[in-house]
Amino acid sequence: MIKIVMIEDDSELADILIQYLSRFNISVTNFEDPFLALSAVRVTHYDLVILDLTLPGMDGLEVCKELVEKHDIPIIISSARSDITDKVIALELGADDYLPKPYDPRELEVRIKTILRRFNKSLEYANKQQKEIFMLDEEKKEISKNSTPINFTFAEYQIMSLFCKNKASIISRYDILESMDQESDSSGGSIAVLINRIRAKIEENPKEPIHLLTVRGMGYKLVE
Amino acid sequence: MIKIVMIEDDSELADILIQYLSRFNISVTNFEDPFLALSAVRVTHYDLVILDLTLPGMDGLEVCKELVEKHDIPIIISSARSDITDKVIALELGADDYLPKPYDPRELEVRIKTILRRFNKSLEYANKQQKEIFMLDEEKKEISKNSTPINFTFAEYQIMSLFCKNKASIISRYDILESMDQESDSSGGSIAVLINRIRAKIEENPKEPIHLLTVRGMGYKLVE
DNA sequence: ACTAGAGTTAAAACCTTGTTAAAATGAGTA
DNA sequence: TACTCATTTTAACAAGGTTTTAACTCTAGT
Repeated sequence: MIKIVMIEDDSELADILIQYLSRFNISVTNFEDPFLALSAVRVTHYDLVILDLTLPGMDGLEVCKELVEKHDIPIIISSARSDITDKVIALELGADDYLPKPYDPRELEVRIKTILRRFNKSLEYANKQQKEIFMLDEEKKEISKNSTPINFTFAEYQIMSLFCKNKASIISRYDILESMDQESDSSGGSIAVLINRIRAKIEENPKEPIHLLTVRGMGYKLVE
Repeated sequence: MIKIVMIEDDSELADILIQYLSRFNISVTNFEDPFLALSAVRVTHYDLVILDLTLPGMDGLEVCKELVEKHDIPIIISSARSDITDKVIALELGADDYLPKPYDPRELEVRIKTILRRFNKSLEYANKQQKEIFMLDEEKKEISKNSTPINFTFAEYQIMSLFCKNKASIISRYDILESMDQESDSSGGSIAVLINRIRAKIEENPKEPIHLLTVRGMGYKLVE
């Protein structure tokens, strides 16, 4: 079910469109007053706005601006004015489409779907990116948690990068020593100290780690 | 720079559009042959396709279908046919916009930007966050912080410009010496002094730098 | 000769990291 | 459950290294 807000003072036209769109499982709520519409958008989630530019009380472009600034919601402008400058202004302001009246409801319907298709795709993409909690940037020699970089010392960085490259697999203290290729360090105790210090940096509550877990008798593993 | 493929057999129109769009830092490559266009898209990255529906040799809608299926690239249909069923079909097929000919190039330009804005939403958003604090003007040999120029001495300027060109990446003392190409200076200690003096100029609190950070054992990096 | 910029030096401040030892934890067993 | 033993965590420390900073020198331009 697609939920849409419409801001249109011609209630006859509004009714026709609501009727028509309801056939395609699109529910439309119309507001004749743009202020009411804005507060509705603030409170409830809507998928899209259909905005008439010639409104009573408030310039339609102002509404558009407000929506773009405060909300990340697609906007279709529906306007009686069809000259090019209006179009340009509205689209540059952040509207997603501009339909000059009169238009065929079928066109409105298909343009709604087109815009939402694109909108959801980019959301999906944005979400996909955010999956990884720990990210290793070998160029910058930087590891970030939830895309904020964490200050590791060099030894810590070496260990963490090993974990990042082998997420969720168990790495023994010995493997860690190996990977650090420094001849230094003999006892394994010092690894524990490093692990401890890393935990202090990446865990909310270092006493009960949820990311850098110890596997008794085997080593450690990083999970996200 | 926005890179666009155009598929348009009216080469006169194509030229006009290419001309016009180039003014806005949009580079357009036109193909009269849709097959050539498709293989170009396969090989090179383009940001958007402008597709004429009335093509020789292949139905424009077929091209559209192919693009939608094989590539995740925004498509603007440009067509002499302006009846509603064509629009509906094209948009339902996966096109992002439909411009009936003749149209004002300004409308094309602004619709390109509108679609790319939505398409890149996540990217753009990420970029918006980090407005550039430090800006290097190589013409004027001037570096400004938050658009107020800072007085650097020549040596300081050289170092800062290196950092500005490589934001967020680590630069070693050695690299800095290299970049200054002066045979002078042997010990690395003097770099530290310069860094120190730069910090005095750009940091709120030079004792706790937040922009020009030292990466122990590696060098320094500039972050914004 | 004076000044501002740039390099040098050395002490001080600071950070990193391995070491140790004690405390805490976990697993197995009676 | 209570006990023991091995493993792991944690805090504190010391050694070593790196970085900062201030004071000094040198140079070039005015």
